[in-house]
Amino acid sequence: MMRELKYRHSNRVLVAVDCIVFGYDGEHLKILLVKRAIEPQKDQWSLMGGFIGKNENLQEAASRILHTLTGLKNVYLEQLETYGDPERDPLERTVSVAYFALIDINKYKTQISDLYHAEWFELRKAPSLIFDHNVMVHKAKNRLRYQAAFHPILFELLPPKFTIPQLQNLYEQVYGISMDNRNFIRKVNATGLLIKLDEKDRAGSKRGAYYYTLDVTKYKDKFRSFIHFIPYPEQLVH
Amino acid sequence: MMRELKYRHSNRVLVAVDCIVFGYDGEHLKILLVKRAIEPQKDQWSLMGGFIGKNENLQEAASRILHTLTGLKNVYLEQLETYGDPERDPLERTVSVAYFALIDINKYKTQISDLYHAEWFELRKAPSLIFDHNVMVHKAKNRLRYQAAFHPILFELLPPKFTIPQLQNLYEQVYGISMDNRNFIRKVNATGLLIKLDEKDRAGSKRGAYYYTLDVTKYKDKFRSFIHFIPYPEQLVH
DNA sequence: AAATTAAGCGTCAAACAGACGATTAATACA
DNA sequence: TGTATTAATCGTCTGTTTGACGCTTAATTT
Repeated sequence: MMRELKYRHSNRVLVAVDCIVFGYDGEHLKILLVKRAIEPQKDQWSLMGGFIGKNENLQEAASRILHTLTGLKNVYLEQLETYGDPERDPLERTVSVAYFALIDINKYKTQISDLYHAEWFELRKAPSLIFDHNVMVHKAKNRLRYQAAFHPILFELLPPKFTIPQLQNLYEQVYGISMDNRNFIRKVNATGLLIKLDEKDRAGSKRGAYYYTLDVTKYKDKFRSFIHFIPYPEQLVH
Repeated sequence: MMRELKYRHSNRVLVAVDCIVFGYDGEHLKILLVKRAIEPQKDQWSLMGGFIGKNENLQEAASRILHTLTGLKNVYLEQLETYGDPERDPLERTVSVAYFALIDINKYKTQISDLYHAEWFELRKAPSLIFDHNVMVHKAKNRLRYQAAFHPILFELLPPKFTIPQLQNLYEQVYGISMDNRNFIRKVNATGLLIKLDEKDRAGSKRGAYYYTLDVTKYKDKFRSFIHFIPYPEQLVH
């Protein structure tokens, strides 16, 4: 259906969505990149992206692109920032809405890699990307840190069953620090978000570490926020 | 200059910028709205917005629109979120990048009000707006709270000289709570961000309250972040 | 069975939170 | 003139959380 009237303004542009996809393989924080299939800058590493469809909103476009790339639906997906420098794409002005996604890397369908020339890179060893995609990744990394400091989003990167050492390593990877494991356990237990299973992971150590799952009900309430200046600002409802 | 090649994709759309402008008059948190000048929904209350120009990036477009509306430059301006529902504008598909701004309401040039049919509303008494602008405002309010809990951004809403009671009232307005003034003073002093002046404001009370200014140098370092799970995540550089 | 490795618990001091009592300054008014 | 009033500001108390770190426990290797 065509709508009859239009605005009297000539500057219509392409709108794209680019996805920063994070994964965690138990050792390193990783990012999923693809070899760009079209000109300009064909065969360069880039984020997975695409133009928005006619009847799609932005989130839907991001979900579609993510599904195409990973075979996954219902992924943690968050709008990051929109990039609109007139010269950011040399071929034609394109405004790009960046989304960042957290996926369980084990659920990723590897056969897709070949199809899209996709590859997982350790975040700190990722190659330089086209256009302003490096800026997007940098921003996404910061946002991930920021969010993870207040919300239990890093669980999105873990498989359904995971051990505390795995979790701790993930935090250490994300923030590039090392943490005291004794204090870490104490804090994690204090959140009440984890359910201890009877099963143990014996691969990582001699003693073996218990598996845990997320308490999904409590997860939805999220961490209480750790704010001193304003008590619990996220819980204020007005 | 026309660029020759284009992407083989037909779905070019309008990109707009909408501004959520917050102000504080010493009593209430306010928002600046305009009566929409064009169809559709002419004469309805809305956010101030406009289409992006050909050689403008998004931030520049927002600055331009803000300057047109308020006469101000160099205001606190932050990209909020981008809205792209296909039907959000009934006339024609328009993707809108929302920005939120914090201004010192005293610097606002009132003669502009007439020109754009602009009006300041108490945030909690603001009228319903066109399109998805209500959603934008709601999001902006949340972002303001979130940001203000970790960063000293509320000073952007205050005049150069202000009193502690004014500052406290501002926090109370933003979060819709009442705070203990004795504890508030203690915390504010602990930040080291304020410089006490000799001058007093005698209007507000019998005793009078000292004026303070921001220590701009320290302001730039921002508050330290109050995070328990990860120590000082914002200060981590990698 | 002894050494090794890593998981996980307990303790402590310092920092900081919220609650709230007491003091101080300036004005209003009897 | 002094006394009540109002609001700004300081101080104290108690409970919670933090980071540091010693110690115990479980399971495997030799």
